[in-house]
Amino acid sequence: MKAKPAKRHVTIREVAKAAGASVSTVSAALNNSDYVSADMRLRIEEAVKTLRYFPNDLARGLRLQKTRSIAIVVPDLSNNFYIELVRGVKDYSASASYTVLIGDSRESWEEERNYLESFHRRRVDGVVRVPAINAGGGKVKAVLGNLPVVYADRHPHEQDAYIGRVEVDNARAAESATCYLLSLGHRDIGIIAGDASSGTSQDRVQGFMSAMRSAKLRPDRSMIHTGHNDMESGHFHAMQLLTRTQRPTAIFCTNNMMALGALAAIQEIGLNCPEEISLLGFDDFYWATLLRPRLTVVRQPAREIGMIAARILIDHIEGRANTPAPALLGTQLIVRDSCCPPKKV
Amino acid sequence: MKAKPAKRHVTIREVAKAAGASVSTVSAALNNSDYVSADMRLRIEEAVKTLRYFPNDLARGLRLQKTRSIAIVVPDLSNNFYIELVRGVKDYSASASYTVLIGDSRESWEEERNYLESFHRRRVDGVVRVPAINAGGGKVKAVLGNLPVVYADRHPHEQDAYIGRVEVDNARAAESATCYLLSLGHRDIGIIAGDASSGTSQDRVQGFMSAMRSAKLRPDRSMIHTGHNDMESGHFHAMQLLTRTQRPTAIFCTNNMMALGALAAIQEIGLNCPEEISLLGFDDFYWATLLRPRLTVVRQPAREIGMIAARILIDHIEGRANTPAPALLGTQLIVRDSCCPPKKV
DNA sequence: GAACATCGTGAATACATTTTCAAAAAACGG
DNA sequence: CCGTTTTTTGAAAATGTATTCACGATGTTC
Repeated sequence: MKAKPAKRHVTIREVAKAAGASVSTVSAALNNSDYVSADMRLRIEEAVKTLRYFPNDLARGLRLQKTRSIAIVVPDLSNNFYIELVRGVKDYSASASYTVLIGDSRESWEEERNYLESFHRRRVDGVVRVPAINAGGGKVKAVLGNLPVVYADRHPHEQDAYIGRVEVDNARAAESATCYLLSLGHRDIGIIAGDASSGTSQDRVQGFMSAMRSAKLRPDRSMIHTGHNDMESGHFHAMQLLTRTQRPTAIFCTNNMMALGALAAIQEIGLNCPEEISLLGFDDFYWATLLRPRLTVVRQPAREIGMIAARILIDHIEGRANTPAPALLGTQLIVRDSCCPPKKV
Repeated sequence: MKAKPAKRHVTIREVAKAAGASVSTVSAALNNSDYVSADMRLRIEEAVKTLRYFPNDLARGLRLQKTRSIAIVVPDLSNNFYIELVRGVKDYSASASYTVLIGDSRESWEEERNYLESFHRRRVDGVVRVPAINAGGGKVKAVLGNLPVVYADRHPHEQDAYIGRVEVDNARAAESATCYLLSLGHRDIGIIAGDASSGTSQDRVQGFMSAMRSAKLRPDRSMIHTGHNDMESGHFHAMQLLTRTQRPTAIFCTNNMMALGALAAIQEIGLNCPEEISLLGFDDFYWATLLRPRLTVVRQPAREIGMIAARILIDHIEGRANTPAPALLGTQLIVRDSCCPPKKV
């Protein structure tokens, strides 16, 4: 009744036998390279190859209490910004011979929680986290214990501990983007920001306000919209703005998904962009130049954010001296065709 | 000189102590639920919660020789098609309480190999694979041993073993897409396909040819282009087609990245699409309607492909009877604005 | 009070690896 | 052949879990 023999994985023991060596020697050869002759090393490598031996990372991690792996959890893998960020994390980690596990929370704390718990049980050595919007503060410790976590792109909650964070100077970025619109002659500018509870969004709104105040403008409350980081929400709020009796001459969207939604709304209403309405987006993406008009955006160094986050995390894991406090990263205004001076009235 | 105590993870042993139970009882409570009273179970759950105990999956996997996890490796995470596929895999797996590890090979066998090896060492129970284009045949066994693998979207190589495959009826899809162009009156149709070595591409080209032949057309060799699945390549080959002395009146791109590249080329040359040149793409994506013209495409059920692949894999892992041989999945032609009848000459 | 079911215990084993250590073996120089 | 150095060996311990099993309890029922 026994099931088939089920050909199990080859172990270090079999390698030892095949190479005519002892287990400890094989282990030494594969890791530290303590005292093992060139000849012996060769025989072992050969045995490893012909037997197709791959160390069992479960056993290894168990013994070592280290897995040389980290996790990255982002809120939306279909958002190109996060793909770039993930790739940054991956590339840095690979260069430090760490492995990375990827989570995609789809902006849901429940999903994020599942991923975090799963990563924790797998005993990753740390995680870089872009928290889901609806993840309140103080929840993460219960699932992650005191695993080191570094935050990227979005702010950590006050109640949540972290060993590092890396983001862009959001206030400054939004401020200078707004200044650009002002310099074109816009005075009635609407802003569509992400979730109101997100510190990142708040910073961007605040940068916007600061630029407006510098220009002696006091934007109407109803020109400042906050929603969620997706197309639907961008579409909805753009509609609100576009159907005001006094329509703004420019709209600033503080993330790429909402910019796309806003563009959809503009197209739907049949307005000419940029002649009748300028649109300024956040985050660049590889097909931004395919849109008509080609989108003018604030570009964030997504890949670099990921790389730095990984570096901070891995430095911490390996007990290396804390790298110099990472200042806020800079952004870049990519001027294309979606903004122009407002029509004279 | 000792480093700090380094507060280790809490083990099942500590839970047992806290709950005043034996280790075996705790284990039973957490798993099989063999003989354990409601009262005891409650005490254990409480201890688990207050101690923040999470089973160590390394130890668990080691003991059980099963990890209840699978891997999915795709060639390009920035391609929305694969994100949807990954999400399909993830969602089905979650419903079967399997966990999934994600790999992004960026169309490089080297990268793919790294991911596969890493997943193998982690002892995933199986993998669904969308092989990188430059991954020749016969290479995968050396790194995966006889882990079960199911192929999705792309063909397996002849030399590579697999326990299942799921894809769309590519020939039929391309054929009916071509028929659509023919029905609009096009006769000079160019096709831009992915890598010539890819069975998927071959099938699509073959479907195209078959439709053309049915219409008694014998397309010129130079109207049939194969390149790589990216924008650059799409751009390049579209340029070739568009600058022919006899320009085609329609271009059919057999994947979404190349369609984008082709659109860029059209815009660059300044042709009116669709009036002067019709463009038909493959794979739908959420922002296809933002492009001008809105792209007409063949839509594949990406998410479903992923779900079915995961189902086949997990069924196999759990030794369940093979599900009925999965026929090729159907596609759907999404007609938007990028195709119209050719101008009379 | 005997028989029996229900619930829990400890201890042992196995999973695959790394690390340590004393001791053995081989290589080498004289 | 001796002394020394270099290399290798076995065995043991440890990592955290699941499973098994022979026994103890503690009730319940006849």
